[in-house]
Amino acid sequence: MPGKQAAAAEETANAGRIRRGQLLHIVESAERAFAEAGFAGTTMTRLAEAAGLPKANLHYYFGTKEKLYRAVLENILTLWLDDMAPIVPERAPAEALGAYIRAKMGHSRARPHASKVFASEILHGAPHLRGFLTHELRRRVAEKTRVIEHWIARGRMAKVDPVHLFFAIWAMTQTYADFDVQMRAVLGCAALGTAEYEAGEQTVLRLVLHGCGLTTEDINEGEQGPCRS
Amino acid sequence: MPGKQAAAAEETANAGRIRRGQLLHIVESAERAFAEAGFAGTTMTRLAEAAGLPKANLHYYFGTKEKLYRAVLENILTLWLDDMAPIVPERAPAEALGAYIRAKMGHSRARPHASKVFASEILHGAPHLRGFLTHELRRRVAEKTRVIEHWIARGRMAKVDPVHLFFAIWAMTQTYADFDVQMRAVLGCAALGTAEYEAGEQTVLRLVLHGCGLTTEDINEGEQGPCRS
DNA sequence: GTCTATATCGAGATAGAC
DNA sequence: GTCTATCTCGATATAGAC
Repeated sequence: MPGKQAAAAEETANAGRIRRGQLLHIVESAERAFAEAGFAGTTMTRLAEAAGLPKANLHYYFGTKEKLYRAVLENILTLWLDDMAPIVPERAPAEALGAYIRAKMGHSRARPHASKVFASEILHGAPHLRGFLTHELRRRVAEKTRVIEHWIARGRMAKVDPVHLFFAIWAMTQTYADFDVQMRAVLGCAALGTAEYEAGEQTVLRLVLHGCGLTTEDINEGEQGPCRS
Repeated sequence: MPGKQAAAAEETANAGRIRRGQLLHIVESAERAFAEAGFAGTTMTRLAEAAGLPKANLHYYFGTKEKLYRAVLENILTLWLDDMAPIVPERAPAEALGAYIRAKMGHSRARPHASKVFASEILHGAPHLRGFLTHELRRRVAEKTRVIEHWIARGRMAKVDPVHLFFAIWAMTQTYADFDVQMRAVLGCAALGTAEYEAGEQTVLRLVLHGCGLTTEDINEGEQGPCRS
């Protein structure tokens, strides 16, 4: 009975699609909830409210609160590594670092909750991220460090410790997501808008590029896209 | 009976002294415990263990877990504001900013737990610090912003947004306490030692000073202490 | 002032009807 | 697959002996 089989297959596919949709919906709403209160401070009741579902459904899909939290973290990690893609030896240092900083600032603005969940995890000893930090991240940093050293050796930028340069860039860009409450209090504004992000991006670009012996004009050197200084 | 009165007074003084000692001891051990797991993630049992006392004693002294946490926070806040003291119009910009950065880096190294408790509080919306952020901190930043603007107006440093400059300095220096786990994983070392802090301080100094149109040599301009570049 | 024993509540997790 | 009702445990907080 091919008709019945097809219907069954379609049903299975639909079920799978619905299931994946539910999983993604739960993970996304959980990201926001965990960002507000951290792992320990977020209750299953709160997570269920955030997803608009009964608690039992979350347990049905993820088993435990910890497994749901890990799913949220994994959903975030690729962002961090992918942002480093522009840093390749062929590109000009100012252009590559500028693109990296803009990508990081963009993520702070677009995915502030993701940044906060990550920050909270690291802050409290990263018990769920040991492997990621000591393997994937470490490898990626080592790889990009070689690119920076290559630029320095060729005299294309000043001699700066590449690893600490990354620490500085991470800190300055992620702080726009993680510490937004502090910024809003100091600036006296209800929310960080385009103006604040623009000013922040300019400041970070300035410190990093000048610190590396480059100028903000170097940014568009060899770039074909529209000028955006 | 002056003798008895004196003894009673001494006893009271001793009791007061012991009490203050106990309070301080509990607050200091609680700082470490809260830094490890955040407010929600730290149990009274854990706090009691950290202080080496029964749970009931903590409740006797502080009433509730939240009041103990607030005591820890208040113990920390003055640090943040006091570090800004070097920023006065009379000093040379490079020297003042350099002193500020070294003070902040010094605190990250000497009081990493304090930094983490503060970071965790801000990260989760600063429910216990609203007043501090919107009053004390905001006022202090406004005051120091005027100093920076004064330097810029006199052509003593480049035109940089003062508030975002502070955000950048806070982020870059505090990350050495808050994200030490990530740094240790990337660097492959068991603990951040003098070498790492030196390299970090040099990097932060470099980015900030060059970003402000100053050079690292400007730092000792007009300074009478020993050269420490 | 100090500590043991305990009350009370809310958390994560699950059983079982639908 | 979904949800209500419930179990169990560990949390904060306190009562009351010493």
